Amino acid sequence: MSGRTVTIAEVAKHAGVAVSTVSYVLSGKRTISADTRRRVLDSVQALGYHPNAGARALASKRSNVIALVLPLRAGMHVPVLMRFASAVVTAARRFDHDVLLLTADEGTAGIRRVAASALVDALVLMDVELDDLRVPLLRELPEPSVLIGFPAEPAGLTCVDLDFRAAGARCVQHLAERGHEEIALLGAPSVVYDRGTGFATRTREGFVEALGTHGIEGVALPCEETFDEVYETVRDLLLDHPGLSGLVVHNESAVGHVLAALRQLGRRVPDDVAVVAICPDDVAERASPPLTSVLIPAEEVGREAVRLVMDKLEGRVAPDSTLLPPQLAVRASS
Amino acid sequence: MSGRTVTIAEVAKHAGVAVSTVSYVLSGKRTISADTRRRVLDSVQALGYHPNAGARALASKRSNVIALVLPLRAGMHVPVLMRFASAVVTAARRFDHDVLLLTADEGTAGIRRVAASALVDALVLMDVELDDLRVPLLRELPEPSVLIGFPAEPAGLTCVDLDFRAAGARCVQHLAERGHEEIALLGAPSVVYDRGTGFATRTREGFVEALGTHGIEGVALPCEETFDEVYETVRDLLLDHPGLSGLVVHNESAVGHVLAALRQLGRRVPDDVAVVAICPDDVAERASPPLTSVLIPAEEVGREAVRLVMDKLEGRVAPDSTLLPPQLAVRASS
DNA sequence: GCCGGTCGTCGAAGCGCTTCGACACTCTCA
DNA sequence: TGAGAGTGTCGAAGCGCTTCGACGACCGGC
Repeated sequence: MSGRTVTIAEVAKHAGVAVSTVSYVLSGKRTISADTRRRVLDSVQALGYHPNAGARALASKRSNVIALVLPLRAGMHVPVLMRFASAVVTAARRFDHDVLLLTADEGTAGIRRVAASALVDALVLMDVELDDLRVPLLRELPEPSVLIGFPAEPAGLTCVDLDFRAAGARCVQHLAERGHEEIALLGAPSVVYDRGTGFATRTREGFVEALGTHGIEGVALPCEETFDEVYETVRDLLLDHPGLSGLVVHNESAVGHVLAALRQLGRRVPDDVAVVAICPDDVAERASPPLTSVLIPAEEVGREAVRLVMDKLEGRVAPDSTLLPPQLAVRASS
Repeated sequence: MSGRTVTIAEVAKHAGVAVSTVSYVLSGKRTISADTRRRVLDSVQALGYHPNAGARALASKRSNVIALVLPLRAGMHVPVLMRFASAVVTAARRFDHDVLLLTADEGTAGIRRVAASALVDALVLMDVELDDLRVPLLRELPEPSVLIGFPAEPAGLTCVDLDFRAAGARCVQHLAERGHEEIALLGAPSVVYDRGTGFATRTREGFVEALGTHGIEGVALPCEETFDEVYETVRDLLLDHPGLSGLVVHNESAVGHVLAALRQLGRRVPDDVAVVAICPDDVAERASPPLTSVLIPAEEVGREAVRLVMDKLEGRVAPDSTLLPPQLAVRASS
């Protein structure tokens, strides 16, 4: 409320105690009598005291800030990223931390900078590629970090993600159970596979493996994101595979186009072609018809990433790899 | 490179100068001889020195961090937000600042906290509503701030946005010039209008005013975002207005559905119905057919917001209101 | 009644940086 | 030639906080 900024010394004076006592009340690192605690807390309230972040960071060697590194590359599905980001911020606040947003255009220099300057205590990286430039840097950094996604060599790192391999397999299983004998996977744009992005590749692997397990036929194709390209892909797919009756779509931007293309090609969903998507719930629910889907648990992944990074900050050990099991929600499209 | 963290004192010793000299070399706030500067810079390089952010903030009363406040509400178009965010981060780095990401779930308390704790020097707020709870808080905060979007009473604030009123009018002008005499605006979902979000309302106002100017007929409707709802809206619109031949769509999520609905209703674009969108360029280009559009200049707005907030930080005066003029790109849909 | 142990509080020493005033020089120009 | 005006550099005083060691006060056990 006051115009000027309030310091801990003023709180101490107001409460009639030493500065260090105020600090201990606030941090809980030493026992303080109930009476003194009350007086200090009242003074904090009355004066509207907020500890100065810089001073606190300097003295305690903890900034209470974590970095969130977003690459923001082409072909990324942005709404999902945003939900991750939002989940990370919310989860970080639960641990009394704030989130510094870093994008890729500074390259690894940005990561090095915020770490070396003690601006952040730890890092959460999103959209990790199989062969990611940032990974070797992380290994040499003293600050703990957590990756959302998996690089090619995850040993010694801490990675979280949806288990995309299981998700791909789960979709096949679902379609097999429904009696489909020939199916296809429409995946990410080919540029994403070329870049070696893990989640796209792993979904495809799970899909292909499960075909064998269930003894059914199937192909896996990349899928671009404009209507015309999607239309062509779907049309050719149906021409080449007249017996095809099930589709797994792992591409959020394309899924609407796939449905539109099927409509235009005179195929009814799910009567002629069943569709299962791997996408956030709201996208699946908003489609017409609503899609059976494996949801991408952005909130859960974000929360988990923060939990892990906090564990590491506190010196607890974190597992190398955390794979969240896929959840299939059956809706009208299958 | 070294394991431990390097301090300014070590740089000073290495270069054979005083600590303050190193500081002045780095900040440029006093003249330093070319020779000394060289030696210091070499030592900085050799030791891999990065100033400690907390210490710097404490001593200089500047954290070199700005807050970016994202509400992340329902009905927001997320990809656009992300592009704003990314532009803000990039622009901030140009001014040697980092960006702290704040979401709304902490409410105004979060803003108050980061400001009072001197975690940030200034604030950039996105997705401002006509009647925004955060606005009164900003007025009493000593830290400078910039809004992306306009509240109902922008006097004394600094606001940046695309000139949506002009954008709405520009679309009408374009369709009028093409000879269309009855057109419609499909806008944001009704919840967005109900919330009083400025950009939706202002586009509609510009649209309606321009109808009069050009002496043509038109209606403005809200537009939901699922295919089925869009389909119904478009179908009813065409039924109620048989002479309608032009459509302005200001809803990124719905624009694909609008095109699909028109296809399904047997209307060709642009021969039967011309479509003009207000959306980011990539969405317009990716549609089928590619859409004539007024682009939403996310990068430019983000950059401008940062420029303004830096002006205010440096004590320069910033204009209350910055409206970026709309740019119409003519493509195949009109 | 004395000793060792908590418990609650205090004072002071930093954390690593910026910035102010001072000081030794070196130029000017009267 | 000496006052005055820069230059370039230094030392030291904080910035607001955390944390360490110290120290009374009070406790129970012998």
